[in-house]
Amino acid sequence: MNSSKSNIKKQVSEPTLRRLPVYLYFLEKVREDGIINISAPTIGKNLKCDSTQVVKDLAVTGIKGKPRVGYNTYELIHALEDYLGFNRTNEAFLVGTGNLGSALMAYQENQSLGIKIIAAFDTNEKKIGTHVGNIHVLEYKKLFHLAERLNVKIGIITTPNEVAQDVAEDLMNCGVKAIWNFTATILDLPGKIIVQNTSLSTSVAVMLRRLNDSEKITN
Amino acid sequence: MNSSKSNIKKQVSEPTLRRLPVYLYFLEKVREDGIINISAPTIGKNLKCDSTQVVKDLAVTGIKGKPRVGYNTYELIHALEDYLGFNRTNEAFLVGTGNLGSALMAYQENQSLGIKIIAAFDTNEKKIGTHVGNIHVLEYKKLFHLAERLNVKIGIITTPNEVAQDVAEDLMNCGVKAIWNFTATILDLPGKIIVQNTSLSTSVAVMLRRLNDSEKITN
DNA sequence: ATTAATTAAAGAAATATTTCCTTAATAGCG
DNA sequence: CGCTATTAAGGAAATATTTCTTTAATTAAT
Ligand SMILES: NC(=O)c1ccc[n+]([C@@H]2O[C@H](COP(=O)([O-])OP(=O)(O)OC[C@H]3O[C@@H](n4cnc5c(N)ncnc54)[C@H](O)[C@@H]3O)[C@@H](O)[C@H]2O)c1
Ligand SMILES: NC(=O)c1ccc[n+]([C@@H]2O[C@H](COP(=O)([O-])OP(=O)(O)OC[C@H]3O[C@@H](n4cnc5c(N)ncnc54)[C@H](O)[C@@H]3O)[C@@H](O)[C@H]2O)c1
Repeated sequence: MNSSKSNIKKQVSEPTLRRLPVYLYFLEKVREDGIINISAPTIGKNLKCDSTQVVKDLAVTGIKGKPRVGYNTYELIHALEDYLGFNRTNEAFLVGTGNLGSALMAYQENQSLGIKIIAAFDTNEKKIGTHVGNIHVLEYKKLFHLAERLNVKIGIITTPNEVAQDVAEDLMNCGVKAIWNFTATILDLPGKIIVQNTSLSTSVAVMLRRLNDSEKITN
Repeated sequence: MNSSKSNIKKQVSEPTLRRLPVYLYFLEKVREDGIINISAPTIGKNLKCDSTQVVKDLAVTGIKGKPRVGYNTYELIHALEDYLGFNRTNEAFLVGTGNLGSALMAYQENQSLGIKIIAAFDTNEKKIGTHVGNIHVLEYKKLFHLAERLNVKIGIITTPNEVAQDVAEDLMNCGVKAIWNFTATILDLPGKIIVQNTSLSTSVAVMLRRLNDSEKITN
């Protein structure tokens, strides 16, 4: 409507994007129970959200539901996985194999996170040469050699906060386009690099504040 | 304006709440550099956000900035910590001492997460009796005994998805008011219980989708 | 002291997101 | 076979959030 150039699809909003994996996980459970079709109101009741919200959110996948029947579970799961990129092999490098880094490495051995960590890097000699499952911990310097050959687009940073900016720049120079940043450091990178900050402090902040609010209401 | 009852302060919005720890971390770095006063535009420039946004967000703490000077760093940090509850000892139980649970336990040994895990619980006999730092892993059954004595308000769930609902209900029955849920399970609990879902899938979803979007623009 | 520049605060406007409402489709039922 | 209840879709309204504007305060410079 406003811009003349075509194929500029409006970017899907973050709140919607954040809800999509929740639908996906719910639908997977539902499919296991052998349910073929499910309606938006049913999804909404289970996930405690508005049914119109559900309809609008799911519409981004392009899947159409049938009135009086709902959505085809199988079809919807596939469309969501496809839309979110969970069914592709999104290869990633992980830097910093400490507590959190190891947990992430161990995790993806069992369950799919939507991302496949193909190598991990650390500067600590005690870590280098070890492995978690099939993922080997390599010398940090090797990042540059490997990046040339493998065309890895995603970097995960689980180093101490102090070195995060340097690591991020290195990753970027190795061709990484998206960085999943678990440190508290605010990364200063060109806008074209996608930075996903996952700071646990934000979750704690919201939770503690709500807890505090609720205690005030009670008295 | 609409409700007659007083002292019903409007709940601070989630986006704002999520930004507050980011300011806090930034200000701590700034304080280390010996900076006494800092203005909203300066904060905005560093954190790449609008300065009015900064002013509005920080206003929730009640701290006033001085024109031409900005905010007092020290005062602001304290106010933020106080508002978010980070300076109180928010004692918590952790249930499920696997990869992620252990990482969280190890983490808070070094850095403050705003929460103090005082005990961890597991059903796996191999885990029971072990400890991470000062935090002991106890038999899950002991949760009920301990909860009576200690007046713990926060529970952290890092168990497999399948048992999360049961664990959540147990925690609730032990007097826990807020649950930090790392599993993909959508917990079905009374509204008075505060549930903070921290699913890594949501972060991955947003990141992968944005990456996909950016690749489309490039071609 | 006076002026100019910077800044927070408060309110207005714009934008984004959610909720509501209407419409059309359709499966199940009588 | 037609009716009814349910439902998705699309648009409108309401709400929430962010950005823009104006104002007043205050400090630093002259
Ligand atoms: N562990 C958690 O539960 C947790 C929770 C929230 C946030 N975090 C954040 O995640 C980050 C990591 O936390 P952690 O507990 O895993 O820390 P950690 O100290 O256990 O691990 C950091 C790892 O990074 C490595 N490293 C240091 N400098 C490096 C460099 N220049 N290049 C490559 N590797 C390097 C270290 O050798 C170490 O193995 C921190 O920013 C922390 O704030 C962790
Ligand atoms: N590890 C990660 O990086 C990661 C990332 C994202 C999400 N998660 C989620 O976090 C949860 C835990 O993941 P994980 O990798 O740590 O799993 P894990 O299997 O390593 O750990 C689970 C722990 O829970 C214990 N447990 C099982 N049943 C229990 C019960 N009824 N009561 C108490 N304890 C019980 C197990 O003995 C085990 O120690 C999962 O829901 C997972 O989806 C983990």
